[in-house]
Amino acid sequence: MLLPSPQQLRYLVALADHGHFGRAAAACAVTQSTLSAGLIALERQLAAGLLERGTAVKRPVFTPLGLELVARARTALAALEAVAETAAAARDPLSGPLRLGVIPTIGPFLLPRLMPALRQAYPRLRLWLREDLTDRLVAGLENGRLDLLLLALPAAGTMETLPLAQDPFHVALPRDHHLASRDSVPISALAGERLMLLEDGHCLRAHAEAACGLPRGIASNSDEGFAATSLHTLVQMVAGNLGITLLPQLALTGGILGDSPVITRPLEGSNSPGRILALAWRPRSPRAAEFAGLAPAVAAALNEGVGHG
Amino acid sequence: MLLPSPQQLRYLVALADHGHFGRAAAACAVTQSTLSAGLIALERQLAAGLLERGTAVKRPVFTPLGLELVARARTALAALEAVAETAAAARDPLSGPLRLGVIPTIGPFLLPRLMPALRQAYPRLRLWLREDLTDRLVAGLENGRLDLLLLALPAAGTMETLPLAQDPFHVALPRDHHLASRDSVPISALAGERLMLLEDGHCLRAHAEAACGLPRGIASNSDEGFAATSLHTLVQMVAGNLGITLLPQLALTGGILGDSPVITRPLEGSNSPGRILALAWRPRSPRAAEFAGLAPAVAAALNEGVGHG
DNA sequence: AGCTTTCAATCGGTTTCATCGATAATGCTG
DNA sequence: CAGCATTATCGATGAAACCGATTGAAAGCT
Repeated sequence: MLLPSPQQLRYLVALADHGHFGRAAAACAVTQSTLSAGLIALERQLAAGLLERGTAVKRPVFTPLGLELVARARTALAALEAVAETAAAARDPLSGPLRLGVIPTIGPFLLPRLMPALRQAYPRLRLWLREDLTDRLVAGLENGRLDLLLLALPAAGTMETLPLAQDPFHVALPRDHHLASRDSVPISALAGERLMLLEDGHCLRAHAEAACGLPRGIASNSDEGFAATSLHTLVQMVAGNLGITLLPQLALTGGILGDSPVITRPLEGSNSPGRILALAWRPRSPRAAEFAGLAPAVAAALNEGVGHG
Repeated sequence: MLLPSPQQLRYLVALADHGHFGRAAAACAVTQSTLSAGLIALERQLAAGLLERGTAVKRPVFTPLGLELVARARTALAALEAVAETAAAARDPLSGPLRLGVIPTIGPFLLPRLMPALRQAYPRLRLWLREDLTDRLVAGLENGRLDLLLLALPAAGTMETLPLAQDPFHVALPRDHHLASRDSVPISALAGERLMLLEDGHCLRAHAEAACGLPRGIASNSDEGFAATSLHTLVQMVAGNLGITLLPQLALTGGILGDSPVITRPLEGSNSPGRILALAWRPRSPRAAEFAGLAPAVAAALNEGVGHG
């Protein structure tokens, strides 16, 4: 069987992406004539109509088969890139661009420690950061816009995960709260309290609810008109005597409290209530070994203040 | 990023397959010098050592990275072939080579009816047959040696399945057996009988055991030294008064009884004990639509004697 | 309607590179 | 050391990928 050339497939997906011969050609760094001829050659070689000819309208129109082939061309090109990328990763591990996604309840507290360490350990690594909710990060990972995630387990998605550390929960209280007299706070003691958590979508909220055995949505937030969008906001709300909250230890060692009139006590319960911090990447990623090699550095930054996983 | 050419990848996998430059080159229909130069160019382009040079011993030795790249090259080539194959299937459906796997409890009874019908309906289809146990067929499907399976559900494996028909079980009895007086035989009536089934590995055995609610291995066979390897043998054993057995209706309409002194009665039970005949192919196979188009012809051949699914 | 603009296809010329055949280099064997 | 098997290298050749310019065709504007 005569295989289509990767070049031709690039032309095809570029045209699908840009919907315009000239711009697609520019994206492929060839002239329009070359791209046009290449696509015609591809159609002839496959003996299949890929785009509607003749009715030269606003933008190129793909036939159903053409769309199907665009999708298959994408995966074929990705597979070819995986070959080259595997070789590149083996030749020069932990260098080049790395697009890292981090969730908002990790990033602000870990990155200030992690980034300098990584810059020193892997000076050739060019780290692009994106902070977003778990769902969006996972989506970005799956469609190739991100290479690596730093998030909290459990999380849904088809990815390989590498647990790094346990991140236990602490109860944050106003300084004169009656629970402040205890060394640690059992989960059962939260029952009568007004527990405030981050708004829906933050995995920390789900993890906290799971850790405390709460049914979803019991913790007051939206009903009361509170919309805590960051842990810093939550701390301010605790300081304002609006209620109590749970904070991951990472946030505490990250200095979230500052000089707020808020104190914390470990949350006490069976199997140490908390979340698990982890790295995640696409299954069979060419750079999987590389990412796993990154783990010790991240774990070291984590463990400057968080208990071992 | 500069992608490796499919040609280079072909050279690589051919060398891995043949372990010999000359033979690999012949398999690629090029001269040895071309293949050698191509591999050197690939190594240079990827800036990676793929084979152990210098210690020119018996057969080429791949570096660990080389082996990894061979595997990735295989999937990349398969993805490229999928592009071409999709186009080919759209251009000319149900033509060309089709490697079909069939299980032994379907093949002999269905193929005599199915093959002539397919030859007539799709004269350009070149059908290669392989008869084997479900496990091996599924393995063959998954690694690409087979394109399409005709088997009985439930079956394990990662594949897309298309149920075609229900194939109810019948009880086969010696002519003077005391159960012969009934119009149909309830599952409970099998309790006191010596039930003989195919040897282990045949899915029909598992399906029969499941349909009858038998724990695995209760039906006598190996313990008694019987090793029934085909339904025809089983019928002979029933005729010889060694016990009774279960036969799928497909076998009956396929004429398995001939003029044996054996009679059959429908097996009666909740949700009609039997198996489901189905087609199966690789998920995202380029020819999936084609295979589904084949289903009516197969179902027609099945339904010449088997109840609708 | 007539003009301009935009866009894709076509054409001729240039260059690159995959391939071939032949030959050299290497290592093993008798 | 001669002979054999196997892989790397070299120079020549031909196909095809690419470019720049041009043509053809449809849409928009006045």
